Amino acid sequence: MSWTDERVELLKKMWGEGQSASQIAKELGGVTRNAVIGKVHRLGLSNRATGASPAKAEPKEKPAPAPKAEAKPKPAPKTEPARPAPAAEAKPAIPARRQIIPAGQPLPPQPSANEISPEALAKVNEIEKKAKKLTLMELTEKTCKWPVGDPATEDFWFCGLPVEAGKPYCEAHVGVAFQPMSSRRDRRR
DNA sequence: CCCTGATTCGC
DNA sequence: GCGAATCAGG
Repeated sequence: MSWTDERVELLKKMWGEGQSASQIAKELGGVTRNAVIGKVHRLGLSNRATGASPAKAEPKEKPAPAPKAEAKPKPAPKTEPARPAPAAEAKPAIPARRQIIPAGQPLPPQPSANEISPEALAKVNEIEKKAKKLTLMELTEKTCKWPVGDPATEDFWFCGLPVEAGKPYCEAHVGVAFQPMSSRRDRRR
């Protein structure tokens, strides 16, 4: 496979979205993640900072400063082929089915019902915006299986981000899923 | 072990 | 320019 304009464009798009090189490679097909990374570098867009990561300034000697004074006209040919929908679908308010669960009432006890470090929760909310939003069938051993949303509605999906090696959830969700176990020890019954 | 990106270097 | 091999990390 070669780097056609379309493929490069998809590469840029996905890289910009923060997709990993391997994911991009998978999507493109015919290339390895190494190829993707190599291309990314050649394109000079290795830095994914969107303007909020001034922290890292490698003390590496850069013989070629590469000013990057690009001023591409970009006539915008936009030959968008069949691109996978962004996933933001119109959601026809659950037809043929009244809300099984009373509005505003507690959903099935999400594991986060207890006290979890506010940090962890904040982290979750943060990453859930980047979730792949997979369906049950799309889950693999390598995708986070954390459920999000209300199973009774269309607004339900699984995180799908890369799992923490071995575990069933991504880093953020591992944080709220595995608790030191403490609260409920004396459960009289 | 799984994964990530970064770099090198023969092609 | 390309990307496998390798490196360096999480």
